[in-house]
Amino acid sequence: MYTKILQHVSRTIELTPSEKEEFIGILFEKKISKKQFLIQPGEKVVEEFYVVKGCLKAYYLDEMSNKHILQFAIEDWWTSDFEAFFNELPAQLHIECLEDSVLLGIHKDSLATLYERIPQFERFFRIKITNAFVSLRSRILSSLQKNSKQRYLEFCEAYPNIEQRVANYHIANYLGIKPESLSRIRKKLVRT
Amino acid sequence: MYTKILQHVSRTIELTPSEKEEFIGILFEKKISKKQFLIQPGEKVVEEFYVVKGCLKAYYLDEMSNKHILQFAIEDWWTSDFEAFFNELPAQLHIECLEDSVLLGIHKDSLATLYERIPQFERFFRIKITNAFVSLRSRILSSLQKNSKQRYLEFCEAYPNIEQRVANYHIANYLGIKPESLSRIRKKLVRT
DNA sequence: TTCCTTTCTTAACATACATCAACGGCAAGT
DNA sequence: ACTTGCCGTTGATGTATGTTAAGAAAGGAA
Repeated sequence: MYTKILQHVSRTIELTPSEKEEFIGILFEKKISKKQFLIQPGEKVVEEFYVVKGCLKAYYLDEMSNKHILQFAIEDWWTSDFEAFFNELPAQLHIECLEDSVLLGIHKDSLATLYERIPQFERFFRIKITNAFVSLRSRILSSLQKNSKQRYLEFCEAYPNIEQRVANYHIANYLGIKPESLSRIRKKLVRT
Repeated sequence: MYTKILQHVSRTIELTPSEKEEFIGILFEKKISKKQFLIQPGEKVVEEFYVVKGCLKAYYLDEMSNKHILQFAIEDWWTSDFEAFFNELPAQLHIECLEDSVLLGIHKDSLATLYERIPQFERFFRIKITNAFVSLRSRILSSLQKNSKQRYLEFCEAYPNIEQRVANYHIANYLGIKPESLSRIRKKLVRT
């Protein structure tokens, strides 16, 4: 149960066995089934989640009720409404489960305690957020400067597994295009 | 000289006078004039900079030598190639000065020492990077789902000052459109 | 000032993507 | 087996943005 998350953390910081114990101690397991919501807008967000198994999507509904997928979370990813979590604001995102999933959660208060007791974790989460920042940045470059076909190819490279697990129109939404357009793009690619 | 950056830091964490002293002690002043480069690709990036006065642009050149502006940095902003800085990789970005500027720099080693001596700064920079992350996220939503006119209006709201300080084609580049398109958009807006 | 370079605007045409509408496959439930 | 609803595909058409080219405006240098 905890093997994967310990490996995950150990890729960034080094922990003694007792520190690992302490870390695991503050985690809680959360099972959630398909079509259920992990987070909904307006809620207070006091937890962030590591995905042990499953697949979720984080999306935002705009004024016109259009859905905009920000992130797919699969195994070894973290998910939450980080804006709400860090800044203590009501959630703006929906996080919905696409497959039955198993998560490990951390409560905000436990995290604060963890930072006090094992300062390395402050570093761990700073590095995590920095990496997320960098990958967001490259997504901006793609979305601003590349056409749909190139973005689709990048998506396929970056998430080869997700591509077979989630519906086509979800992918189109993530890419910022219509399902019809994605369909045409795929058609052209198969031909060549 | 140091008033602004101290106010800036104090908005996030509380420091004693002696901690402020220590922080200021590791800063170094850097003056740089228009058209000069703060950072160029391939360089080792061991510093990050706070803008006391002036204006810079951070951009990336792709395989086709197309320029993509990622950030404008003006007063009270931080700039650097953060990916290179945090992950100890060669710089990928150009950071070029658009106006004669005054910066305050921090060396990566000094920063590490600072984290040891005043752990609050680990928190400060984590929060900084989180905020940057959140604003990048909202830029993705805009770039994926909004049309150029809406993005231009958002830009004008978010950076009213920059808009009068930098060339039009820089703004077009930041928005991911051609200067001609921006020109058309502005024309329509004036009419209505 | 005048000249020269850079930046901005406009127009004509090309292209990519959105929109609208229809159809077919497929899975779930009856 | 039949129906129903969801999803993916396709075609016709509209709109926004890119491309190319030219000239106007603005700014710097002599």
